[in-house]
Amino acid sequence: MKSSQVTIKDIAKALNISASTVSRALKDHPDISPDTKKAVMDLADELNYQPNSIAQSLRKRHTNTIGVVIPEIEHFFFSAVISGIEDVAYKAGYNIIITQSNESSEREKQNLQTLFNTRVDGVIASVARDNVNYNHYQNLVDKGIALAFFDRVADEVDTHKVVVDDEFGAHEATVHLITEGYKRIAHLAGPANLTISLNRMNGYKRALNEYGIPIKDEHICICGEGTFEEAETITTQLLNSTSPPDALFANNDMAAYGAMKAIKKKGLSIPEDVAIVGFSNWRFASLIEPALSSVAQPGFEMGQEATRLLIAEINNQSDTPLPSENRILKTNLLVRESSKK
Amino acid sequence: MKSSQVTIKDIAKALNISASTVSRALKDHPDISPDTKKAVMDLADELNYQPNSIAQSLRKRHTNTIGVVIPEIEHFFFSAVISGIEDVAYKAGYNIIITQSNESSEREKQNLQTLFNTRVDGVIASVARDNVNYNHYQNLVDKGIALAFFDRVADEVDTHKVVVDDEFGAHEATVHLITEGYKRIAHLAGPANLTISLNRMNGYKRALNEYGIPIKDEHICICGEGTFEEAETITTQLLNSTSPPDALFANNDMAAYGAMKAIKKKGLSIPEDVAIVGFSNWRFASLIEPALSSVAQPGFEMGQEATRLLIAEINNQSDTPLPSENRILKTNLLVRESSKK
DNA sequence: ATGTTTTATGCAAACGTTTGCGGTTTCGGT
DNA sequence: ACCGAAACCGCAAACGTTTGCATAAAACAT
Repeated sequence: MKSSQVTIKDIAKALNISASTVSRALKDHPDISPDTKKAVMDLADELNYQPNSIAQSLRKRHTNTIGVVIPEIEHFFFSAVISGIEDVAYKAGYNIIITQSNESSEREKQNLQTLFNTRVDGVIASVARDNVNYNHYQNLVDKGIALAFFDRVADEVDTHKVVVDDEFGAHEATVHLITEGYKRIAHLAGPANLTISLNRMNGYKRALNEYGIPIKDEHICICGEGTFEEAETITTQLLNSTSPPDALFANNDMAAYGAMKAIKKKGLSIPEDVAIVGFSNWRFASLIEPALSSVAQPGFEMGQEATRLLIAEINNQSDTPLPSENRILKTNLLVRESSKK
Repeated sequence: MKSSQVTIKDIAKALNISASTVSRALKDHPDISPDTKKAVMDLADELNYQPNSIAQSLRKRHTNTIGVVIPEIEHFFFSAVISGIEDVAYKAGYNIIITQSNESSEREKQNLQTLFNTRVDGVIASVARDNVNYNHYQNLVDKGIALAFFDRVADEVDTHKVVVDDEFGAHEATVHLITEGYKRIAHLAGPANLTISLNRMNGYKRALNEYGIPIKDEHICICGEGTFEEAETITTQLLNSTSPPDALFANNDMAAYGAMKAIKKKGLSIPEDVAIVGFSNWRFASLIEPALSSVAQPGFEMGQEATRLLIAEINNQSDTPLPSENRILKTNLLVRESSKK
């Protein structure tokens, strides 16, 4: 970058006034006379003056920037969240800088570091899968920068959180299967160290309990990787077992998809022989055949809400943080062909 | 943010030396004695000193930040690109700040504006659909900031570009249909003002020409919106016309999906009665039934390559820009069930 | 001893803004 | 004429770094 970018000083010099006057004129400060105001305004956009945000940030001690750290960008749910973040951030005049952890807590740590270095006003995060402690997040709030978690939260750090009511969604999905008449409902669970997996499993269990259906351990299978191949082989085993299920509630849609493949390969039909409900309502859920029932998570809204919370905290002038909000967004069960008898 | 963040001055004061010495010590400058070096290093990480990137940026006149403007984050292809960008940017020590235009050139303009204001070192962009001119991009390079386009490029601005070989991909897809034995191949085209749409159409036409198949105007239908509903109704019309096609090449997978719906509704089977090939290889393409053949675009790689080009330009010290690179990435035809007889 | 180089450090300006405070000038009121 | 208050503007410091230059002390060479 060679080209000289025009500064306040240039305008000042050209008009033979001081930089302070230019600065004030530019922001319509009452101390400045209409004449000089007009003069600098005119010159400013003749020269196409653009304020240097870096200098402003340094001086004003805030950057109007919020940092985002997520496990992986390339994932529909997260990109929906980002979009929601961008939406309210943009309207509030904030920039967002994105980092991804690739599910590594080490990388996450570094990201937090550089975000701090660039002095973001706040960060919005969803934690990596392999975290064992959350000191790096705690450090951040200790240094006085605002923090909001979404979806995958760190329970132990006291800050704003917005999650979806996984337990509720799982419960609703399971109840739906029960009331459709299915009796032997299995669960393809997610990795056990993630709160969301547990919550979904709990919702599943609660529903069974409420309807007096015994919970069978062999009907709860953990799909740790999250690939559909994994779910497919697990489902195949399940179908070949001594107590094959007549319905499946999956921890996510990819697992559900794998299960569907297994079911079809075995020559069974969906939903007549085996029904299935997924979780997250990925883009493809409505497109496959039969269309997959799924519990929709409001990703976009989550991003919005997290950002609103964060910005409120950023705007909080007092030196005690706002009381931590814990927003729980409702899921939305979308019943499609895969689960109605 | 109340908490005082430790600065170089704090360290200087504590050690009774000057800020300049601290600064130099921190970066292992040879002028500084080992003793004082050790002293400041020790104190620095005892106090957990973190350099203020804002101040550094202001002083060094670059931010180590690259701006990204894309039509919409919430789209598999773009999120793949972002991921690629993040990948090489991270390794090169750059932050990325993301903006989305939502396909509005007005918003795009604003985004460019704020990116310039935050003095990003360069921007990577894919243009919005409704652009009529690209002055805002030209202004950017005139101001001396590096620019690289990907996928949807502005031909008239002379800068680095990385695109996929749409013409090639479309040609390959069409040839594939021809060699499978299909004779009456229609094309669901994209909006005419986008170069990529034209290139794909041209590839389609070239293939027909090469095989001596006449090009029929009524077999080229523009799907401007990009929704599958649109493609569905258009395909229905096509199938009911006097010269119904026996194969379709669609400008993108969503259109292809709509076409598939139309075909099925009419009671025809895929690929026996009508074959279909899409473009972009969206996530769902392999999951629907029949699995949709599609021309895969290397999104991640595009992001990587664009970023490499951009960083090279940023590092270019001379005041004449590097010669504009024009990288053309090959597509990859994925033949699935929807198109093999 | 003197002169010369080396080593280690500090001064101060600069990056582009913002802002408290003080200083002129102008003007209306008496 | 004089006073007080507006009205308008500039000085300078500050935000946290970096860096050219000067300088002081120490080491070395004569």
